[in-house]
Amino acid sequence: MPELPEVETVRRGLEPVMQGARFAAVEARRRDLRWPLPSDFAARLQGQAVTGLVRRAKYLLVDLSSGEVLLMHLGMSGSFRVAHDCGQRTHERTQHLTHDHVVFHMSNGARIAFNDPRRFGSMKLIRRAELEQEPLLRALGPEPLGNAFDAALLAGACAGKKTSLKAALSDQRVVAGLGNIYVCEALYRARLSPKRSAATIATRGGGPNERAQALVEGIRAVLNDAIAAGGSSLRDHKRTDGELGLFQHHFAVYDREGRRCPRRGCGGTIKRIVQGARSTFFCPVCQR
DNA sequence: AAAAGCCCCTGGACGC
DNA sequence: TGCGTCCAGGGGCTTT
Repeated sequence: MPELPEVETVRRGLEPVMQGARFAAVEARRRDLRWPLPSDFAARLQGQAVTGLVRRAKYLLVDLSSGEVLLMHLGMSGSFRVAHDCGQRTHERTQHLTHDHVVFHMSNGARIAFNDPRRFGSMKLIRRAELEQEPLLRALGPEPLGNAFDAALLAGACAGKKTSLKAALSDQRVVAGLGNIYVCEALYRARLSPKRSAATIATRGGGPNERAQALVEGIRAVLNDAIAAGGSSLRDHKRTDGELGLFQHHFAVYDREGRRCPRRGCGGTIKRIVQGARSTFFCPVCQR
């Protein structure tokens, strides 16, 4: 499921119920997520206050009063659902869903359940002082919505690459947070073919060209639009309140094989190809 | 070092 | 209705 807009939507849903609250109790109903949870996982969270909740790429980082950071990734099918432990209709609101693997009971009465059928998601506790050295975060490229991300940076990261532009944008070391959907949609907005060599958005010296600029604008625009819509809901993604994101209704190319290209005057037909064992959707007429 | 495969896991859609 | 097959929004690890 979740790419940057969905993870950001989850972060915004969790923030009001986590920020400033303490972990009153933690249930690790299954410890075999992507990696096993440590045996003292619940004990290290219990009693800690949340002092911050930020997103980095597709990771969520929960700052704890203990000086540790709870690092979480939703994998392909992870989601959070917020309910309340107290109040009437408690039974109905807090019913257990299949694949609720971890449940946080917060001091403010919020019950936060992490649900993940495929268990590609992960949770990890690390010392805040060691965040810089964390292997999962260390190699991540720039935040696409951050100030540092621009055409020069993207062109520099693509210069000399032997891979396709699709593969380069999917590489979290080049730019952090895009996945299969938003790579396809960003390339569409920039009118660039996913098959194009990544190196062609840089000049010989590694500097940016007009394609890099268009791509940066396409990436930022599609991510901002998707966040504003609450992300995309295909199979799994739901917001923390259980509502669906709406951006899937605005896909130009993703999962639209055979449909007419929505660009005015284009008239092309959306095509599906396979790159790196994953589907790519694009318009072969206006994306070059 | 970079790039390409392999694999983790469950469930939904589809064809027969 | 029941099966088998394929596919899915990610990314770490291993192999080339």
